Amino acid sequence: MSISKRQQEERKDRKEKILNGALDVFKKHGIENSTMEEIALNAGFGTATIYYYFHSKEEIFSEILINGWQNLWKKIEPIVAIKYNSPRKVFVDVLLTTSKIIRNNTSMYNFLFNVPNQMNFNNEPWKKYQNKLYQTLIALLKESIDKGEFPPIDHNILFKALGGLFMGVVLMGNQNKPISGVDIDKLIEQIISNPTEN
Amino acid sequence: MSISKRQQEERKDRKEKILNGALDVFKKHGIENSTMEEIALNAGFGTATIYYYFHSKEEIFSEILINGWQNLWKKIEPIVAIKYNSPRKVFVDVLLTTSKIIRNNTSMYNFLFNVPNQMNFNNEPWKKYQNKLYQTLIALLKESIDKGEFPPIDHNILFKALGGLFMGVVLMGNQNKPISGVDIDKLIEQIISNPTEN
DNA sequence: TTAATTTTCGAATATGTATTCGAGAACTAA
DNA sequence: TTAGTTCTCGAATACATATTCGAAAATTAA
Repeated sequence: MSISKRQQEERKDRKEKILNGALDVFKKHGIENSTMEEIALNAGFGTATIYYYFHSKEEIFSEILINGWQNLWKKIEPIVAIKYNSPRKVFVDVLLTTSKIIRNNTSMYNFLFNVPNQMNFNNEPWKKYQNKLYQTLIALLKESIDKGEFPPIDHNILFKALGGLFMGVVLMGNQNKPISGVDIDKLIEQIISNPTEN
Repeated sequence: MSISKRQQEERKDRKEKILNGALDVFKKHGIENSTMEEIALNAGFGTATIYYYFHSKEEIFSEILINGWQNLWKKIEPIVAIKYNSPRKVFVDVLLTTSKIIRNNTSMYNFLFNVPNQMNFNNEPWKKYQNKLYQTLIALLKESIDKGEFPPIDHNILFKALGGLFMGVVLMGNQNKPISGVDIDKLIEQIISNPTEN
């Protein structure tokens, strides 16, 4: 006799609970300083129970990353798919949408964007989605620049700059008060929507 | 009889050698995954010898951070001290100078700007210098905005944006080819030197 | 040359923590 | 009620690595 549907779902819920708890713990202590014990306690389980649901600590963080990137890409893809807009508009749309998504779950995406650099997990299936997003943005930028919709700067440089800007605006919460969504939209639009002519 | 001057210097040289080696190791493995053994080997010493020169692993990384921030601030301070320029010009000068300094030792400053978020060392004397730099920049921005030299955006937001932009341009080396210094200067000047009017 | 001092290091120690074990509790379906 | 299955967990294990120890090599100054 196989497992019932309800049981399946409960199991999934428990996995999710662990995942969410793990993210909390990570936020508090950083990855390496997060112990399985705290992750377990945080989710309301004993330490060993975690291993009933996940093979390892690495798997936990890996799943968080996969979910995050997959999610993000799922929401971005449709915007890119619309072909009748100018690449510049699509590009801006993607950024604005992304900023909204990110703002809905800042700490998750902060994790998403920063963790990879810190950790060296061997197998990283989430990179597939990350690459899709990055490649899309770069391609759009290149096209826009070719069409003269953006100042004629090397598209890789511009991508880095905008990426940095974006991170800074949306994620760098280490100074003073958090910044409001309206402000962000305004700022992004101001800076990327008005190409400086030269 | 106290230690000779030459001995003093040799000791200092050895400390420096260890510090540099440690930075290398960190770059390769990330902080937490760097072992004292590798740090020692990298500097050409046995593991235990490191403890003759430093109390702990923490002290090693702490000294790297202090040196870096102190150094940066030492070069920025004179620019800020010049009072007869407009705050906007000073601000831009500071950024341009900083970018040059950073480019001279990218990996060191990459470490400087990113590590603090990853680690939780208890006592952090380097923050003094970091704060000086940040406070200065924010104050300059505020002044500039008040004078209408920058678009009227909340100075904290603008600071974050520029900070992010800056990081992105100078440090985010994870994509494709590295970017040239000339390009960076051009880009920075383009984006921050031409306030968008609205 | 020699005694004191500084420097070096391999091996032991201590500790933290990821993962596994073994047993048992809770649930399921009959 | 019961046998099977799923779920839970405290305690043991394994291992990595920061730090200390104790001895000895190298250097210094007389």
